[in-house]
Amino acid sequence: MNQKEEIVQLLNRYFPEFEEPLRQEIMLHAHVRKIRAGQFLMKTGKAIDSIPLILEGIVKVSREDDAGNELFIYHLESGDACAISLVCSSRQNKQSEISAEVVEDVTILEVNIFNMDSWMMKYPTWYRFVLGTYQRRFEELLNTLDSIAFQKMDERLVKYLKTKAETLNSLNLPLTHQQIAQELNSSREVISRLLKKLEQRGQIQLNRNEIRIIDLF
Amino acid sequence: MNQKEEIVQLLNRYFPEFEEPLRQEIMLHAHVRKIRAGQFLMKTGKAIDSIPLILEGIVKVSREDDAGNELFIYHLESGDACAISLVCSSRQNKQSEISAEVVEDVTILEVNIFNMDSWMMKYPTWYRFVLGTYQRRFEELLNTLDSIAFQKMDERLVKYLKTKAETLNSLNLPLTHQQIAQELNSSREVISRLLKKLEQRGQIQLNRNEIRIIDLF
DNA sequence: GGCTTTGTGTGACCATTATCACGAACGAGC
DNA sequence: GCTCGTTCGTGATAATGGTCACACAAAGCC
Repeated sequence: MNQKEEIVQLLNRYFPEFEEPLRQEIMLHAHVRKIRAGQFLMKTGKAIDSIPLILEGIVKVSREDDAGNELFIYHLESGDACAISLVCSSRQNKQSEISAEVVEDVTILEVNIFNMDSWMMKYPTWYRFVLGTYQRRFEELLNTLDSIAFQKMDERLVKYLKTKAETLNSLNLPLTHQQIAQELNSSREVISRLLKKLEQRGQIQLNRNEIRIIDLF
Repeated sequence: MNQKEEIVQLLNRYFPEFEEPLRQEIMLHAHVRKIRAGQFLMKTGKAIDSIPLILEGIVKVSREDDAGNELFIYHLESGDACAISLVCSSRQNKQSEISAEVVEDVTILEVNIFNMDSWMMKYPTWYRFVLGTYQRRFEELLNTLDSIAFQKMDERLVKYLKTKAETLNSLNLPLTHQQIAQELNSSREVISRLLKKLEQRGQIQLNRNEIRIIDLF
């Protein structure tokens, strides 16, 4: 079958550590879903009964508060799972929400929560994958915390640009100042001025809707 | 045996959800350790080969950067496990460290990492406990992130005082302004001024080395 | 081409927080 | 009692970042 074939190939490529019986189960029980850039992986307020594994594409995970403020946390890419969906599924969120926006068209595998639990007991590679996911996300979250707590906006901006460049795998970032300001929970003018400084130092080059990284490393 | 008896009692009280065979294993393989207030649970840079379960006492978990800045994240209490030690064990930390300082004398159970993994497969209550720990800590971390990202210092201070009051289970907080400033990564003067405002509004009462909460809720 | 929308540059000003300086109040120990 | 170290109060000043106002440029649309 066409779709099964595709899953096999993608599993091979992005989850090579999974043992054969686990792959069989995944093929049997997981659903493939494709989501276009701009859409959201998780609808806020909706109960979460499945965990998405990212096969292809990029997802931007942010925190949003009730006043419309946003804060970029990290990206999800091929081979990642959305750990946060597990966390959020447990309770109704009080004030803040997690948003998971697709920035490059994604193909995901949806694994039912019920399966997820039973596989933990049966498949060591799945066990290691899930715990590893928690650990990596925890670290990234701590990293984000560090940035906000200890760094000034100029440092945060540079770090942000580096992260974007790495994830998008390109030195040309298709971003507006407004977008950046939003993801760093700052204001457009502040970001514009800081970017200007970076340009004057020859570290980046500014064009409309684009930032070209020259020497940030 | 004396110590075994004590473990049984404490397990009953603080981990009532554990099934009997699991308790037996814990008694066989875990070590009890008592640590006095002021000491640190984790020595920075030391490899972590066991996970601490808190039986009694309170531990303060903070993030510290290389410049000596600190940021309070959350408390660990009876029935909690130190999820972060798992995270930190995996890699050598780059720039920031987690510190876990004992604020009220603790009794902990040290569970070897090897045991931890094998129990996950055998005991559903242990499995749920570990995953639940990750989830709760994740939520708390997100909560902390929110505070720094979206709140101003006065709001953060109020939230901090509430948290301390709840954890210490007392309306008398034995804190100096300097301590608070450090845990919120601010400066003593700022905290003093904000506290003064709260006092003028009748919400707290200030004494040397003590803050008495009157009406913060 | 002209009009509109969107993105960017920039000066002025304000709010919050950090830093410096210094003195007063308190408590422990003698 | 006195002394000394710690804690707290407070004014002055600076730095960072947020807000407002407005000009202008680039891209899209009719």
